[in-house]
Amino acid sequence: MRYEKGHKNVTHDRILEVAAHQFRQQGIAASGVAGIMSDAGLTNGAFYAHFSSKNDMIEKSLERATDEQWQQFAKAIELGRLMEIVRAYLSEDHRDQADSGCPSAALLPEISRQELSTRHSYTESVRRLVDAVERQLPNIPKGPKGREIAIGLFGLLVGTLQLSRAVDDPSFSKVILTAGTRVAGALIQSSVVGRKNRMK
Amino acid sequence: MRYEKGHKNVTHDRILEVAAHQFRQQGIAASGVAGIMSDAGLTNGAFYAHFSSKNDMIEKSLERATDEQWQQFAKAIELGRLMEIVRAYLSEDHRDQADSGCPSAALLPEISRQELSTRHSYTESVRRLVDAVERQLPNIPKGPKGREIAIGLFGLLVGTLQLSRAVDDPSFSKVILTAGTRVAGALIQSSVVGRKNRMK
DNA sequence: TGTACATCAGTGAACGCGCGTTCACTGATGTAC
DNA sequence: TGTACATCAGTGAACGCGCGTTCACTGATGTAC
Repeated sequence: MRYEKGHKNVTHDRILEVAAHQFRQQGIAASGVAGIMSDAGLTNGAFYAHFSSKNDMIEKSLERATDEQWQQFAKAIELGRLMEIVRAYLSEDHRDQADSGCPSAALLPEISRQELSTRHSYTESVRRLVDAVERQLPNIPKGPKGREIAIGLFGLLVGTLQLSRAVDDPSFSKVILTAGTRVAGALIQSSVVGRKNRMK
Repeated sequence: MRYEKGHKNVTHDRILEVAAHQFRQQGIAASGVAGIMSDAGLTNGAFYAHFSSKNDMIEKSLERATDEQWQQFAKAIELGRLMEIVRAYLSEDHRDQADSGCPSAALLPEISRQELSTRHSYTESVRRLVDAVERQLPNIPKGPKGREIAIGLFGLLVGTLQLSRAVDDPSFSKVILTAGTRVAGALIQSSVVGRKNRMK
């Protein structure tokens, strides 16, 4: 063969990665097949040797980007260091680097408009994350359960990051990041305090 | 003149309203000028008698939709009935009717990719809402300030509603809405309790 | 009162362009004999 | 060892189509004289 063994897989992965970056930067609908292929150093014709359609690639690219994002969190979650994640997530760096950041923050409304199979794999991915966080957040008596706090935390992080990216005033944007961090902190704290109390 | 006085303004408003619906349903990038005009009962050519460009219309349409959304909240906010807003916002109805719902939930990531003037008018609109909510949420000692809770509440509602729309499992979607509502409730409660304590 | 002209919201065809997708082809390598 | 053929990742032109935008035109009404 012309190319070394595994070459096609390498190319395949490169296309997926370029796509994931373009999607988060410009949106899914605004990203074209030809532009992605050209950024991957290929011509448009080669696309259909790798994917059956644009939708096929959207699904695979989103799946990979989401799992990569969760894996970045995995260690800190296991150690129960949720505030480390919150601080990194609501940082100015993450706000300013949407193309390599959280796919949910950059694309959630567009994900709701994708085909069912894409939404399905995204759903399972979210479930895994929520389950992992939940294990670190036991119930508080009379307050929301750990699972509810895990979901709320997810929504809070995604929503405030999106908002910090949308506003055009840098100082207001910082205020939003700080507010999100402080509220997330209070949320986590309440659950941890709840656990300590129950352990007495 | 052929048309009664004020006719053009009526048409102008109808185009803006159709656009706002299409944007929230399909996304801004995926909505075309011709499709919007046809839904408004007009042909594409008439568009440029009303707007200087697609971007011009995006800005005006988003501005109007956002203000309309806030006005829906205005009364409940003034009365301090924030939980009413939370429950309506995180309802199955709102989740299933994105095209007439909150523009932020349907479009936030796409708003960050718009021109500066569009982002600017959105920013001012958010500021007005946060200010109004803040007045209902005084500081809690040692907790996040009222303004921080107002911002966090906004992020929490937007993020959890988006998430409930993206997942493909109806029962998980419901769990997400309930979780968002409960966490929002705890957040508001903490602030109100804080106020009561300080009043003693 | 009747006629000629001005106004202007809206029509619909056309512009160049990029979209997603298809397909005949290239050319370097591996395999068969 | 040399030659004919198979393989297959990638090329690049072409397909029909819809995009945002432009523009000559329509036709019902208002105004001037």
